[in-house]
Parts: sequence; C-alpha cells; structure tokens
Amino acid sequence: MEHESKKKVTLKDIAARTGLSVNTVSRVLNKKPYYTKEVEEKVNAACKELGYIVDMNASGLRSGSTHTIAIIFDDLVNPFYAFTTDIISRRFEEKGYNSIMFSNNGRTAYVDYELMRSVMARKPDGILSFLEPAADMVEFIKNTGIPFVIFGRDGAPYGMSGVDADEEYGGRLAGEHLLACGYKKFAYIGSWHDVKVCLDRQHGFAAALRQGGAELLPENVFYAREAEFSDIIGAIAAGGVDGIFCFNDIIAFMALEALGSRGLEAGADFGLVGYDNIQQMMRMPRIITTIDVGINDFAVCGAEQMLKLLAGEQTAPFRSNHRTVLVKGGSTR
Amino acid sequence: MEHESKKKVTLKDIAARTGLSVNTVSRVLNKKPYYTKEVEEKVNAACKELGYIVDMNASGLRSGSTHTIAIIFDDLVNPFYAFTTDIISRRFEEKGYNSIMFSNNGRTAYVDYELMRSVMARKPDGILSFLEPAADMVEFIKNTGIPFVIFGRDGAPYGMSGVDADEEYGGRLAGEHLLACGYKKFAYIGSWHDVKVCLDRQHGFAAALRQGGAELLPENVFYAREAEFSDIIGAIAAGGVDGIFCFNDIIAFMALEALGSRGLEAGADFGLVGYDNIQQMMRMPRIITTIDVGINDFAVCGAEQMLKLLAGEQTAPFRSNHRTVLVKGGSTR
DNA sequence: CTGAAAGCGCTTACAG
DNA sequence: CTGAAAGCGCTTACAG
Repeated sequence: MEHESKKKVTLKDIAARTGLSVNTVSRVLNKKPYYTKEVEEKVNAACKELGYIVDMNASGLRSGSTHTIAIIFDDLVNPFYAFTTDIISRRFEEKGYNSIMFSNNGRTAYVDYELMRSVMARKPDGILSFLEPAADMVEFIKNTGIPFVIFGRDGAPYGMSGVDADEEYGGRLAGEHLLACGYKKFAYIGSWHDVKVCLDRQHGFAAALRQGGAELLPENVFYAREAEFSDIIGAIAAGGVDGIFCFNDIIAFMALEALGSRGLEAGADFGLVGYDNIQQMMRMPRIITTIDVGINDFAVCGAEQMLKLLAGEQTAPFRSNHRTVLVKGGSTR
Repeated sequence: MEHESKKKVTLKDIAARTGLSVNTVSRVLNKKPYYTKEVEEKVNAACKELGYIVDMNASGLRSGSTHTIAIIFDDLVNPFYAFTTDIISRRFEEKGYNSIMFSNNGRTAYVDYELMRSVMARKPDGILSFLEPAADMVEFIKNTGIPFVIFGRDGAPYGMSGVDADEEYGGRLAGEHLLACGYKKFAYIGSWHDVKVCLDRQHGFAAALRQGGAELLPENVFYAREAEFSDIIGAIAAGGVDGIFCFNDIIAFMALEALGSRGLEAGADFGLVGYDNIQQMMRMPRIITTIDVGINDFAVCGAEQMLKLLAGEQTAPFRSNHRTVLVKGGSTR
C-alpha cells in the first residue's frame, strides 16, 4: 500500500461538513451579501479544519477573472528587468494577482503571435509587457479586450497605455556630460537598430553632440546584439573614439572590460556612460557614470497603471513619462 | 455602440465549423489516437481560420494537469536568483510549462503556510523553491503529492529533492585564499543566522581558518539582514579585521563601498571575498574576489530535476551536488 | 437569507 | 474511427 496523499478538499466537502449548500459556502468565502454571522463562523471553521484552498483555475473559468497578470520580458539577466519585475509582481501580489512569466526567448524584440498565443491560453486579467507589440499584433491585442500596459516604452503610438521615461533626454544628458568632460570623438553602442528606446537614446545623444559642435558619425554607431562585441571594440579603438555612450550598463561594463584589457584607462583615455544605474541596485561602488530613471517610482507607476485599468478606474490609454538624471561614476573624468 | 471585442473562440465553434463533435476536435488537437488525415486537416484549418486558442485553465481543471510550475523565491533583486530563474523558466517553457512566480515578500526565509496556500490555489504541476520549507510545512508539502524541488539547498534533510552546491567547501576556499593572501584577523558577514546555506559557508570558512592556525571569533560574525549595516562595518573597522568573507556579492559590494568610504583600500588594507560571481553575469570587470558555482549548469540541473519528476522518470528524492571554485578579483591581494 | 440548477471550456471514460 | 454524456470545482443567475 502506498502512503495515501491527502485528498483534495473542495467546496462540496465544506458544504457536507457544515450542512449548507455549496452555493452558500461560496458566498461566504467571497463575502457576497447575505449570510448570518452564525453561517459565516461555521463555514470558516470547517475550512480551517479541513484545510480548504480555493481552486483559482475553476473559479476563473466560471467567473471570467483569473486574478493572473502576464508579465512579458526579454530576459531577467539584465537587473533592470529583474528589479522592476520584482517590484511590480510584489505590488500585484498585494492586490491578489499572481504573475505568470513569459519571454520571447530572444526570438525577436517584439511581442509576436506565437507569444500572444501562450499568453492568451492562460486567460490573464491583464498583460504588462516590457516589449512592444509587433506591428501586426496591435489590433489583435486590442481585440482581446485585456488591459495591456507597455512598460518602459511610450504606448501612445499604439494607442495603448504605457509608462516610459524620456529616453531622448537621457541620451542628451550623456552627450552633454561627455562633452563637458572634454572628450572629442564619440560612439554609441546600442542594442538593436530597430528598437525605439535604443534609437531615442541615440538621437538624444547625437543632438546634444551637435549642439556642442561635435558629431556622432554613422560609422561610430554600433548595435551589440547584431555584431560581435570584439569587432565593435576593435572599431572603436582603431577609430580613436574617446567618448562612448552605451544603451545600458551591461553593455557599458562589457566595453569597460574590453577596453581595459587593451590597456586603456577609463576616465583618462576614454569616457564611458551607461544607462540604468544597475550598480545602485547591486549596492556596488560607482564604477561607471550612468543614467538613472528612478527605478522604484518607475516600476510602481507601471504596476499602478495596470491596477487602475483592472479596477476600471482608467479606460483611455494613459501615459506616464519620467525624467532621468545622470549619476557620475568612475568611468568619466 | 461600443466597439465589440472579438468573441472568444471555443472548441464548440471549431466543432460547429467542421461539423465534427467537440470530442473529436479535442482529440485531434491533443494528438490522441485515432482520427483520419482528413479530419485532422479540417480541424487545423478551422482553428487557424477562427484563431482558436486553448483555455489552459479549463483544460487543467478537467485533466488535472495545469502545465504550470510555481517558482518560489526571496527576491529577484539578487542577480543570482534572477539569473537562475531566467534559465529555469526558459527550460520549462520549452517543455510546455509556464512559470508562475511566488515570493514570501521578505516575511520569512522559509516557505510557510500562507505562501503554500497561494501556491496550491494555482494547482501547479510542480513547485521549484529557492526557499526551504518551514519545519511544520514539510509534511504538508509531501501530502500534496506535487513534485517539489529545493533549489540551492540540500533536500535530503527534508526527504525532498534538491540541487545544491557544496557550501562548506565554498567557505573553505574563501578562508584558504584569505589566509594565503596573508590577512590576519577575520570576519564573516552572513545574511540570516538561521539559514543553513549561510551557516554552511560560515562553518567552512571557520574550519579553513582553524586549519591555518587562525580563528573566526564569535564577535566577528555578523548577519546583514538582522543588523544595521553601518554598525557591522563600524565593528569590523574598529576590531582591526582585515580578512572578510561575505555570504554573497551584494553584501560584499556593500562592504567594499562602506570600507572604501572610510578611506580603506581593498586588497591592501583589507581582503574581501564574496559569493556567486554576479559580476560575471553582469559582464563586469572582476572587482571582487568571489566564489563561483557555475550558475548555468546549476540552474539547468534544477530545471532537469523538476522535469524528470514531472515525467515520472525520477521518483525518489534526488540530490545533485555541485563544486564551487574561487575566482580571483581586485578585492584581495 | 439559502438552495437547486446551469454553465464556464475543456478532457475523460464509455458506447457505438 | 467518432460522438453523446458526464464531470473537473467553482460562480452565476434564478427561485424560494
């Protein structure tokens, strides 16, 4: 004989134990009007005694609300995603929503049909995405009728809700700082050539340089996810570049490491600005100069926007735009 | 008139469109024997045309398998968790399982009843936990009959499956290295005084020191989650400690920063060893000396163990034990 | 205030 | 090889 595993306790069991109907038990547990104190106590006692735990799948099937939110991201390797996901999912949990994770597994930088299929199969109450929808998915997503929040990107172009930061402004800060430090020849290392955030930072950077009488030459614009990193560094070193702006801190760290191993000294031989200030999240010393969005407020804002949509308090697409600041570190003089 | 949102497409719709029964449609979609090529094509065509997407909640309710795995962690702020969660959830996704996230929200360092309640409400097929079960939850968890894998901790004491690293050995490596560097007075900064991993590292560290003729004095053992960090650093600086081993890299970074701002130089004035090698994950320069588990293998092993349990290939509790290595960085001489 | 019935969208026996 | 019925565990109308 096997050791028997505890039988699942259902509403039926609670009904049997209390002598009430399944219906009444359900009403008490969901705090729907009307029941007597006496009934309430009986139900709660039986639930405790038998160890009743609701089946959210069953409840969601009938009620249409699964109390689940899908969170879509690229990866958790970048602390920026991990940190915001942490804050956001915690906030959701407080409000009774569980988070289910989806990633595009690096297939594309967008939410495509394949990804939406697996998301929809879970019937989430809401979808919070770090990725923009693919062009042909915008209508599909709207037709689902499920609240969709684009986090970290402006939703307006899609007619969707979004929480974004002023990326151009961030790029501008980087450019102004590198100029002020006295660097002369500039490069940008982005992630993907077709991701809006990446381009916005690039454009802000280029604009600041232009305003300062300098220039971001096309041959000094690179995309780390589309080329060998050693080739990028090779080109930068060969080109005599001394002012480098990177799309994010991970790329900046990689550049710092690669240039360092070529005998170049950060600050002195070249200046480097990253983005996200992940060293603050890790409680690290300020190794690099970087742009900081104020990640806590940023993440909380994304969570709140979702919760408002779920509560029906907000219906029209809503935009929240955040301002960034530059945080000086050891990678610029 | 509101813009109508696309009506949900169910098996019934596919049945109606094809003239087949719901049953047959389901059988084709689940690739159960027996149906003709003709029927198969008709069903697939109708699904594509109408945009059918299965409802996993409904399917899970009936079949008993939700294709969901619960992942329980402390937080995603520590890149060690984020990184492993990323790898593990990707592997699950490949095998058709979605991951649903749970955290104890810093309440305790253990899986308690409150947490298990919300987990069980989702009827996951498996549970992978970075946290150990609270003592009074071990029987409860076993009784659920749901595969449970403890990640990063030895499951054996609980009679559960687990993937762990040799933590004592890691602590020993730190001790040997700090001794070899010539440091004389030692301290350990842990996380919690009652978490096994934390104590294992401490004991390994103390053992190595003893073997080398040195000592880890009780007054030089601290727990970062249980005290003000500035007090810890104050005590270390006042006590003339010059060899510090930290439970993880985040704590090590904090110590590096705090000691640095007191004018002390890492390597020269004091040696510091962390744990996890998160700087490699971030592609950072090797700022600190740290212990590396080989996070990729480690994470993959956790995912595989879960998948084996789910496939019924593995039934008895299974332990996988990993060996760590020390990676020299700038924080020791 | 409480209960009996129907139904959410599937899959699982069971019949043919 | 295909279909009609029952049921997973809930919640939602509806009746009393």
